[in-house]
Amino acid sequence: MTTVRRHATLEDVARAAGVSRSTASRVLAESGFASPIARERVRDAADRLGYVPNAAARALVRGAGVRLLVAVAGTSPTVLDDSYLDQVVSTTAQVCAPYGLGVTVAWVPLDQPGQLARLADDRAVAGLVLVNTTEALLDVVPRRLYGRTASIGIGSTAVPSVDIDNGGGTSAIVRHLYAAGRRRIAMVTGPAWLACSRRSVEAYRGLLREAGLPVREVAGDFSAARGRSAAREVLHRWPDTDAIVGISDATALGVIDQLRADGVRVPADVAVTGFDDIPLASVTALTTASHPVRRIAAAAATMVLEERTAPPMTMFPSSLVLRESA
Amino acid sequence: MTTVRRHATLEDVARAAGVSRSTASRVLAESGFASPIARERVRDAADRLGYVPNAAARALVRGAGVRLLVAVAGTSPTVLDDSYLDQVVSTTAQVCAPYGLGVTVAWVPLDQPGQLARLADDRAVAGLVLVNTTEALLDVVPRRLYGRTASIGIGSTAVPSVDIDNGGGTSAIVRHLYAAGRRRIAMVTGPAWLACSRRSVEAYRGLLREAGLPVREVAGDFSAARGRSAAREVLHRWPDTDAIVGISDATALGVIDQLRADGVRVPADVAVTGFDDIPLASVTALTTASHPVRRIAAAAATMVLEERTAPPMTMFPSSLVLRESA
DNA sequence: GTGAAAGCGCTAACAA
DNA sequence: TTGTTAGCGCTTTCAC
Repeated sequence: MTTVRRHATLEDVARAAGVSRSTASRVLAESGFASPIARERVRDAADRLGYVPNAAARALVRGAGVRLLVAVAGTSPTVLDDSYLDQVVSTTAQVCAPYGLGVTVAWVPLDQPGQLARLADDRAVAGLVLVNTTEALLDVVPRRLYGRTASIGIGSTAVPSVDIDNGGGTSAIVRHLYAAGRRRIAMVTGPAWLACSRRSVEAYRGLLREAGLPVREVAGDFSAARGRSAAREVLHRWPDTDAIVGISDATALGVIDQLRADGVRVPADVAVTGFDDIPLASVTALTTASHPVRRIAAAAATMVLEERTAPPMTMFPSSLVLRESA
Repeated sequence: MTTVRRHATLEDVARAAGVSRSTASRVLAESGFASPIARERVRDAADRLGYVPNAAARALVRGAGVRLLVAVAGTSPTVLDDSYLDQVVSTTAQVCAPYGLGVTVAWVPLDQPGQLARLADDRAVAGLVLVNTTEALLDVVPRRLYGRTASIGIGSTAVPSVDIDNGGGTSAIVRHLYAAGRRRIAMVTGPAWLACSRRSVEAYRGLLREAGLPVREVAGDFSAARGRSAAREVLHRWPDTDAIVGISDATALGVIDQLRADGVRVPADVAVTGFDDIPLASVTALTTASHPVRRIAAAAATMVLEERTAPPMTMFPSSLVLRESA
């Protein structure tokens, strides 16, 4: 008898429960008053009818937005094709699901932080997660999104941040290298505009200077390809190098590969370390520092969803993961 | 003089352009008629006011939905923590961005495909991308979403699919092994409920039978950890094995690692191959077959977004990537 | 505690 | 070609 069952609306639920739409709304949105009896009848009817609130209608009336924007600063759109970012986006999507919110990603050119304003100036954007955050990017977060923005990386008074203790992780690595007798320790760095990279580099420098050892830096970009060429560069410039600190696991893996291809033994001749502890680090026995990307991303997403004032900065520790490469 | 600039609405644009809301709507939504003059004035006004259409309102009136759902079948929610899926979600989010659509991910228990109905029975869901698709899952796709659903894996008459030619890729691998003189070729398989895994296994079996060689299968699960234990199992059951075909790169890497740890030379004693060609496969010199996950995911997402009738099946080729492990 | 009524911003008949 | 008029489904004052 029932024709193609139309999707149940709040009106349907209200009618079935014998109350007004407003009452039904109050019960279902858990706001405002409603008698226990009304409550029960509405809940019942909703269940029976398989009622699912219409997110668009709700967002419209609340002016709330329907998706989170993950904005990623970088020199080119290729920053979006990166496994680190994949994890951030995917985790964010998982965290958002129960809230009925979707996720979008967008690249913000490093030299045009203003682009963020355009992207975020869309009422559909319910919140913002900043990745590879720079000062300039923080300055451009729209007022409307204050309290609904979190940064993975540096933050500001208006934008709470979640980050990892790169400095601590790198220090632990360098100390381990030193304790193992290495004295000619080089580093393949990351882009200087990234605070997380800078922190690692500074930790490396600080410790080496303190120990009276020479600083040997080669600029990198997190990639394995650059790790390869950087390995050659290091040994060319400083042939007596006995350890190479990679800014990331990918870099370190590239370094190791090139080294071995060139007949250099790892770790016998040169110890190599990474950073991140990606799944394959364990397979390849890479000594590294942990980097709980999923937990970090989940924390950032949760911050913008919960909206309760978050601590200005949440730092996840990074710990040494000892394996065979160093 | 101007107070806190309220977000410009269609009404504002219309007023500024001196036309009615409907005309403005027609111009901006690119539907229906409008004189060139009207067009220009509306566009102008919209630009000037920095007008951004309200996605929620639009979705509400069109009954269109505001996000894509990526539904992943699997035995446990841990399927969501997987780099393959990360790529799918992230790519989908990138493809959706220009359409103003967000993305959500959800796990559908393998034994309760009906859960999909509950998830998709939300008007906010504009489209569906199925991952690890099974027959049961296809049966449960709501009618409303026909034409707005795509599957990565198997499809049906109602649901177009995008997939990779696992059979072809695996065949190329096995042929290569054979050509290299290997005659005792074992395989570490994937879960049998996954069509893509079955296709690989069948290709392997078919070729071996054809060549009169013994089939040696050990059940795996795509993971490196299982690759490790499987390597031992293989050599324990069939000590003369001279090649191991992994269902995935992760599996193969696990196999290699265990083999080497046990003093078995790769590829001298045992050749090992993977499947996927993940970034680290090149670093570790793994012989494998290509698997353009991003392109596959982008194709699937585009299918649901464009809505024009897609071909029932799009098969991406997989080609042999020769490196040192086999 | 509850319901009537007024929109949120937009699109889509329908008239003009 | 354009404007008028209804809503889309929901939340939220504001009387009762």
